[in-house]
Amino acid sequence: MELKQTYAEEIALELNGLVELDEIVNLIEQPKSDTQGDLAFPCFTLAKAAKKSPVNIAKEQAQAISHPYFEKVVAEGPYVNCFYNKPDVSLVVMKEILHKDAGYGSSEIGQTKTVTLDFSSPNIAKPFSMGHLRSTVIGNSLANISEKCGYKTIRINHLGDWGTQFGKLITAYKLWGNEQQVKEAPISELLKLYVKFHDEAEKNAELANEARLWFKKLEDGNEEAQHLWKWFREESLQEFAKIYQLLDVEFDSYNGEAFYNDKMDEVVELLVEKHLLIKSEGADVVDLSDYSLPPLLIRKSDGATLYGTRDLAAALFRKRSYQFDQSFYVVGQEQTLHFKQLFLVLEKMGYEWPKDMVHVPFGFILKDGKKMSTRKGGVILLEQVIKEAIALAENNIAEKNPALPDKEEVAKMVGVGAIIFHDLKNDRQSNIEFSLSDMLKFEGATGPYVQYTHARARSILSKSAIDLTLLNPAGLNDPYSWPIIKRLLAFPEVISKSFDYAEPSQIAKYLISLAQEFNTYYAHVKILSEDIELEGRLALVQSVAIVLKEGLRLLGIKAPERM
RNA sequence: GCGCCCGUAGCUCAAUUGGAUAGAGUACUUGACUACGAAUCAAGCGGUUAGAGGUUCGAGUCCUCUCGGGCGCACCA
Repeated sequence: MELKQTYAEEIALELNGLVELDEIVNLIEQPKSDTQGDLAFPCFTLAKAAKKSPVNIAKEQAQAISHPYFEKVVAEGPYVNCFYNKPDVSLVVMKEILHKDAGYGSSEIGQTKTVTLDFSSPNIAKPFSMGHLRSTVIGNSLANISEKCGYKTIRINHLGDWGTQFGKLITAYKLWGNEQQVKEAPISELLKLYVKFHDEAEKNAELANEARLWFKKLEDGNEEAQHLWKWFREESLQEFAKIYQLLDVEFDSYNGEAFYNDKMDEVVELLVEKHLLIKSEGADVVDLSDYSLPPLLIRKSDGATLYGTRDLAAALFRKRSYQFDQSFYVVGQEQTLHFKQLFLVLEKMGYEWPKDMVHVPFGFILKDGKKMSTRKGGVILLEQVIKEAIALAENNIAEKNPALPDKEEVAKMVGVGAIIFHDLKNDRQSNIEFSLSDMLKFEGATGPYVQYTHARARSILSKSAIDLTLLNPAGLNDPYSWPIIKRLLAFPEVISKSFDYAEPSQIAKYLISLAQEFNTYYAHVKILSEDIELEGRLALVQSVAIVLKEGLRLLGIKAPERM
């Protein structure tokens, strides 16, 4: 329903070309309070052009506008406030949702277009950290949102399976490692070796050299190095698969950094061809001083490549393979400089498409106000946290709904839902202080709160004797249903906004507000009473259930029927 | 030293991207399960938006400075 558009058209008619229609649409806002109506048009900006006071303009406008969907239009100071016709509007919205079902809010903005999303991208031989959780859930949600907007989406897990860290790891393994122990608990054992390497390297500078040497050997195809690398990689991937299964995340491509090993010569050649590669302090770099940025390193003094080189190769490969219209990198904000450099180098290479590449940064997970560091071992294992959340959900079910079938399956949905929602509800960019108790909270503005609201709605619908597929609702006009109708009306706009700003949190916040309005309604209105508005109320409950479930799905969270 | 981000209720965060009286959750106090699920609802308490200037009809939001915190800045990713 394009009520905002309709309102803007009515205003434009009255203004007689004084302001463009698009501009009017942009100016229209939602009043802070429901008592002020459903749409508001501020007249400040018109005052100069019309040579009248905003208050007078508002008065004239309010008198002139009338439309079947608008109950009344009144001037309040410099604002022209519009009140919808509640029965008509509520009926149209509910019918649209019941008809479209999960398709409500979908759009064709991205039709025939493709986006790639680079996200999750954990490092081999390191534990799946809380930071990677952020990238994973944000990226996955953005992918869902993109699809909802009609885009063809490619989910890429750019595994950190190459780089100097393997030199360190091989060195550490050869010095202190034990095959049996690594096989028993690969990630934690490899992490121990990694941490020990950094401890020892502080005392012994020779270790760093040794690590560099081993990485060079690995790049040159040394058999022992290759063998160890493959083994570490294999073990790690198996561990990651468990996490992805718990989070219910899948990828179209697991092409990590190592995948680009045989594609890097081309990058170097292209850079040489375009006279962009210069020697500096023994290394090959692309100078970016004309942008007052440090240079991007392409090859170390020993000839080994760096991640920037691999990122260039990956960008070229993705453009060729997928012909993307937009390419997102969901990577922590500490790499902002790197992506600036990367995109600029691609521009310098003469391509037009770097303008379609977007770094989607996110804030850190802090421990005691500081960033967590793998090297120092101060890392919290995601798998542990997820398992605790599921166990807690199991306890809740045992206490509150012991007769529930599929307890384990539901506990998984709720526990994982709590963790994902906790991560997505705040602005992407803000830092989060790690708090286990916050993540495991199931009350208030949480994932389980939204899931619970959905389950309540489903529960009511299952108790109704009326065939929901044959609902013939009448419009609603009571004060408790109206705020819900308004939230339902806003869903499509919230989705496109969350895509435009690459902000899943927009949807999370929306779901909380919708659930709150519905719970208030639930507490004050007897839904299943036999009267003339019963079918209207059922349609409302059904609409809420549909939108809550679909909204949660966009965040990557399941909505159980019962919990 | 240079660059980027942040500072809002005791705590965690919002605020329609410059709009009307700065709102939620949590904690605390109190009330509601013989109405459809109390993982819920209702009420109360809680603010000089770090500070000082400036821009304009209008600033939590934009600009400058100060204070406080975080993150980057050449052979890690």
